[in-house]
Amino acid sequence: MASNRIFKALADPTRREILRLLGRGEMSAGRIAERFDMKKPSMSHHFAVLKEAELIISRREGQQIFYALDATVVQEALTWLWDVFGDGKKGRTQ
Amino acid sequence: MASNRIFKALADPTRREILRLLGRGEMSAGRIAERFDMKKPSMSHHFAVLKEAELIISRREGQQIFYALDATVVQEALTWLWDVFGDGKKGRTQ
DNA sequence: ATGATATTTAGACATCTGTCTAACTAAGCA
DNA sequence: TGCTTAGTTAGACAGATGTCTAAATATCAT
Repeated sequence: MASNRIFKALADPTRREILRLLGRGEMSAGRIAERFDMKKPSMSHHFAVLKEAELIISRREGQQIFYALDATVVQEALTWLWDVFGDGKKGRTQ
Repeated sequence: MASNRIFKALADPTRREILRLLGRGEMSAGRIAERFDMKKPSMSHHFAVLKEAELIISRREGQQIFYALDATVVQEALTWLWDVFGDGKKGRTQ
């Protein structure tokens, strides 16, 4: 049951927001962390969970580590989920 | 942030399986419970979580309580999620 | 009313999860 | 080498979650 990790990963609002940000392109751990009112280690934990679920990938460039969505399908998934279950919104496209 | 309950609800494999079963039509609490290796009160707890998330509705008929998906959108959601993240499967339709 | 069946509610308990601080690794630069 | 910046790892801890047993509620049949 490989998908359980994915659903568990999606269960946290911080992680969903991270994925949403990454939907606009890769971003360094630091840049992502800036957006949240949370210490770096906590953010690191969330990155690890998302990586474990294979929702994101990472690459190091010098001192920075860049994160990006693992596949296009995730982008679609999130867009869709956002539309249907979307935090705040209530629109049902299609 | 109303959608958080939905994602939390979807985070448990037992609850996802319940939703999948209900995708085939309404079913009594007992009939559903039969399918799981779990005590009735535990199942009841899962029903409550799904109901709280507005993913299912219930109606009493005599001694039995029938559960059903709350809306078609859930059926679509689950079918889609099953296809993409599906337990076991790896297919990507569309 | 009594008993049987279907299901939930209450409460206990172990495990999982998200956050923190402190310490560590890795890279760049004086 | 030593200092700084970027990020992770380790470990602690409070609160959430999933399961159980025991007891309660609701309905039906005798």
